[in-house]
Amino acid sequence: MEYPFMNIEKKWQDIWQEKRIFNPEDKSEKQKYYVLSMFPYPSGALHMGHVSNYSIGDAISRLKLMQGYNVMQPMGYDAFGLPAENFAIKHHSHPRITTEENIRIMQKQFNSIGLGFDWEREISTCRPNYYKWGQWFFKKMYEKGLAYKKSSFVNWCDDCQTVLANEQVEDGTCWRCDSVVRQKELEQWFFKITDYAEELLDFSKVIDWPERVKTMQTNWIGKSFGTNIHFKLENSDEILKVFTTRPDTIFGCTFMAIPPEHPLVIKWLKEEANSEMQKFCDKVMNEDKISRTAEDATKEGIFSGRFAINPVNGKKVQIWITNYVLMDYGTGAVMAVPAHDQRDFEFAKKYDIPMIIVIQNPEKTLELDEMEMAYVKPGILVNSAQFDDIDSVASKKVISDWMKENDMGEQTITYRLRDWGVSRQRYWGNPIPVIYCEDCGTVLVPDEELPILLPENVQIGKTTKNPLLSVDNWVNVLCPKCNKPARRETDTMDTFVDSSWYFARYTDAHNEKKPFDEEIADYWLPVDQYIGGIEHACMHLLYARFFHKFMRDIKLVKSDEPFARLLTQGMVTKDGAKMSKSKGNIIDPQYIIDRYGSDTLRVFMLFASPPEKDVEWSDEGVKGAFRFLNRIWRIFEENLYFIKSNMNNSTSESIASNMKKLRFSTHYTIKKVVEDSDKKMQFNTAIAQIMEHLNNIYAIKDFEKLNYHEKYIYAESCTILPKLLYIFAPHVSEELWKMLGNNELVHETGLPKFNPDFLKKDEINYVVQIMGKVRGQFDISVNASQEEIKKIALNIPNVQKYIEGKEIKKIIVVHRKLVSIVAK
RNA sequence: GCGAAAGUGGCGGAAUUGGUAGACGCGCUGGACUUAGAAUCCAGUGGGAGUUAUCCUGUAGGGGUUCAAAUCCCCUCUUUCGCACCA
Repeated sequence: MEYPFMNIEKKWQDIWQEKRIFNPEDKSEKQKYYVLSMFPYPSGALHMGHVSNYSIGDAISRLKLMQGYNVMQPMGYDAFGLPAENFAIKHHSHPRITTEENIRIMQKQFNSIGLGFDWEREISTCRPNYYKWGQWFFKKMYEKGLAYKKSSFVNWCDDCQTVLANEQVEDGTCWRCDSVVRQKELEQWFFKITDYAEELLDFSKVIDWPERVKTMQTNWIGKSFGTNIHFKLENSDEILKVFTTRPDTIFGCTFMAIPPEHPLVIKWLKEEANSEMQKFCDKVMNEDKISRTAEDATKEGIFSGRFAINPVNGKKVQIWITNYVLMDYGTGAVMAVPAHDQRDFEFAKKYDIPMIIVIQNPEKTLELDEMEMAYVKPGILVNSAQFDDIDSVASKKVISDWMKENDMGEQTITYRLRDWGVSRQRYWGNPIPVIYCEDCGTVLVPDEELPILLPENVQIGKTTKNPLLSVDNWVNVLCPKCNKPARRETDTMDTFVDSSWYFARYTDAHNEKKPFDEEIADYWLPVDQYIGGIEHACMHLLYARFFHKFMRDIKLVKSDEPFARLLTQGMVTKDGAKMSKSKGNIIDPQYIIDRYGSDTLRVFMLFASPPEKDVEWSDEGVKGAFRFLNRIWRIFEENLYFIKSNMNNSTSESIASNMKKLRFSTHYTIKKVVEDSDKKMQFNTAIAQIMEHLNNIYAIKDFEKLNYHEKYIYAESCTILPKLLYIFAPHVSEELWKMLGNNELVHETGLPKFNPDFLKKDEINYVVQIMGKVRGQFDISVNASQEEIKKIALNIPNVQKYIEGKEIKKIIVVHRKLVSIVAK
């Protein structure tokens, strides 16, 4: 007989809801614990990845609930964005309608899993009461000079008809649709995340984040120390600034390399018609990003006919327009030192540009005509005037200091991180609260007019242009300042803006006066445990940190970081590949829940592997989890009366050794499960320990014959099960707890405590090693002296066999573990 | 190419202040129950030798440190992830 999970799960879900155990008060004497799993896009169906993610969050929050914390675990929907718009186009509907419909469907699924979410705090980013505050934040950004508009080359996806942030371009293709991203010049809104670059590199305020994520963000921000060197243009007062991390190679500079996008190039082309140069520039700029930045892309260039003057020695160097220099890094210009930079080397070889060796290899003297690649390692300076013979590493500072003194340049820091482009040319997003007036320029929409509602009557999918442009009565407004006809901004915000502050909105989800109340937010924030996929390392997690620091600076929050602890969970795979529709390897969680119940699915997910690793789906594994819950159920079903009547009759009778072992197992299991779940979040080993304990219980057969004390020990070994299992399988645990006659809910009585006395052993098992190989073992009283232990070890017949005729050089006794004999 | 992490039975995974490798689960084998199956229970299960006792071998491969190495050090290989003309 299978245990009746169907009745049990629904019943307890209703009771939890009725007793409001997941609806914490905002002000409480209890210490708070805020558990958050990344909210889903409302696709209309929960998939295994969600279940795996939320099982982890729920296990943590149930544990914290038992430990007496005031636990908040909210949930909502990341509802704006392109997929919703495309979904609506496909179904000939409106994204608002399809999204709300999808949310209703997902809500039902959420309910059937019995996750401890506080639904009273639910948010959906596409609802006006939420996106109003996104617009408000945009205004604040603008007022603080952190939101600005500029024309720039942006990543453009033709398929999605919109701009992509750098983070959303993967290998030159769109992260959503995989089509090739090209560069397009557009007027765009940006958030000045670079103002916070330095602080974002500082992880000292987070409590526990995976090193991997910190490294990824650090690399993404890409701080590098270098020098800006000023090259004068020949016959001109203009200065070409270059950024270099190798000022030690300045005397080896033989040409300058700049990209076609460089302002100087644009100016030159305006000044004089040069068809060859124009042709080259057009060609490079029209190339898509993937081929332009491909690993094997050939370096190309054209001589501009102009020269720059090397400030350190007055030498004339040619200025080349090239395809391998990036406009948006450093100063967008490179001093090329072909002898000591591989890229410049290849370019110089191809166009026959001279090279000068300025760093000598101390191990093997470099000869120009023998060089097959650039020498990029440190060495001794040569051909560098007064700096000759200095070590190249040390010379960096010497040379840049000297240049600063002589106004040739200055030390500087450059970041790879760019400002965050937030404009999207799509309908289903948060409108940017800006109005353009011919007289007043860029005007912010007044607070009392927020939220700017998205118009309903949009013909999405019918136009290749920004859909909002087609809604005349929405676009055309009166200027808030001068009341003359003006036009709305028709771009909407990147959905990552919506998800950059949602964790704070949950603390006060229904506030109509402000994004959230500062005091309430201060009680809950930061999030104690955040759980989500690693794929957000350089996007969502970086943006959210930036936003949080911004919110701190405008006095909305007090903490420095949004997420104190971060757990990046693995994905659910089947046959080694991520579950996806296109691969056809999807298992519907609802099907599993209907067949085995939510508790089984959770136990399977948490047991299959540690949370940060991928979970390989296994039908047999699910059955195994189900079997485990059934085994627990059966113990209670068959022996309920015995357990109940022996729960409280502890006596002082002496007990048999197998019962001592069972008592040890009981208390060790409490210790191990709590430790593994709480600090390490290794639920797989915690569950394994419960399984092992269950095996130990099953090993006791004729318990009717036990004495009272032993019966009590048996009963105790069973009664801890529902309490520990509650972390992973809460429904069945509540039911068993109730069967034992308890009227309180499981978490209300707290975690069981182990008695350290019962973990002490009378005897210790020692292993005997001879030259590192195990040759015997013995049990001995914990009180035995070193001498006794050695003596017994040496007397084991099998040990005798190996030491016979040999000289014992040393005997090492490892406390409570082993005896190691060195014999030759 | 650079950087990071990892590599343990047929499978998922345990064990790293160095101290009995393979916990727990899946699968498999044998047995009990059953007319039979399912379910359940019991026993076994890294490879090899042996009737047992026990022995040899074994944590990607090679070398080293140590009484003792999955764990520490060096080299090589493989996989995964991130970055990738960033000056």
